[in-house]
Amino acid sequence: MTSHSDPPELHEGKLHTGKRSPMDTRTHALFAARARVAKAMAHPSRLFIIDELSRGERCVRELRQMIGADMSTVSKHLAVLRTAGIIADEKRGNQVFYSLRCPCVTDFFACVESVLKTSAHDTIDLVG
Amino acid sequence: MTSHSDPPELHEGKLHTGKRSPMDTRTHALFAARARVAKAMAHPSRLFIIDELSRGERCVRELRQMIGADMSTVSKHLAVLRTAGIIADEKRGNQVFYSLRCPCVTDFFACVESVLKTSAHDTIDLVG
DNA sequence: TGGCTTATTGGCTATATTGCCAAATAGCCC
DNA sequence: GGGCTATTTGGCAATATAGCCAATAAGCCA
Repeated sequence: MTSHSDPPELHEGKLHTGKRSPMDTRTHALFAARARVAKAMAHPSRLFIIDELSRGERCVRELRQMIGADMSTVSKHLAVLRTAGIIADEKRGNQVFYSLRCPCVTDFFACVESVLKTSAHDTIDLVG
Repeated sequence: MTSHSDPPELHEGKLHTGKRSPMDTRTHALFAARARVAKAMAHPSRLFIIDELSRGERCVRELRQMIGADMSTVSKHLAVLRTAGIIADEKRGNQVFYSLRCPCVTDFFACVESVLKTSAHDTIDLVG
């Protein structure tokens, strides 16, 4: 896997041919940091893991069985979440148990769900 | 830009050499749908746009000036958000105005922020 | 120790994303 | 129409992501 290089960022304003306030460096950094977290969550398996961990800690084997992918694949998804600071790992004996580091799921899914619902409702309004 | 093909998904369970309940198709679809929305948000410029639109509608030129990237780049970011059902566009005269389709920002940023804060606090606890 | 289970890492290929420039489209105003 | 501004789209190169297999590491137990 590639090293954890920075994600593409907002531009430092080098191009602002326009006249209005380009973002300052601080704002930049804030949104870059937020994007790192959001990006780490933005995958079906990783959202599933987050949701599952919201019900309690799980070991890799359990998650692997639920997701149905290769163990190494699941392990890498967990690494992405861990690196982003979203989950914590604890080795106990043979196994590694993962848990959520913050109770964000509710908030996060509330937002995503509201987008899905809005889209669905609009479609219904449209097609009857 | 590549066509809007489906994102990588959770596996249909083809590999479950393990013994425990793999995800059913419905669960699958739900997390895939959620991931499509999350993925659309997971970019610094797009998070910025969402945040900015939470304060009112904006046209592309305004966003472009704040972000500082090429107009075409901003336009494509807007297309990603629009396709995901997160924003709405309305053409008025010469310009296209974008607005949020759901008030999700609060929820979403609350979650992301809690991850960032938790990480920061842990680091402080660690290094003093 | 050997054999088993659990998990992570390296290496690789396939695919997706990003962001630029250039070209096309559309509305306004003269 | 012509010239202007605003926006989208096509094309392309650079980079990032995903997921598999194989190899490695580490704990348990006989």
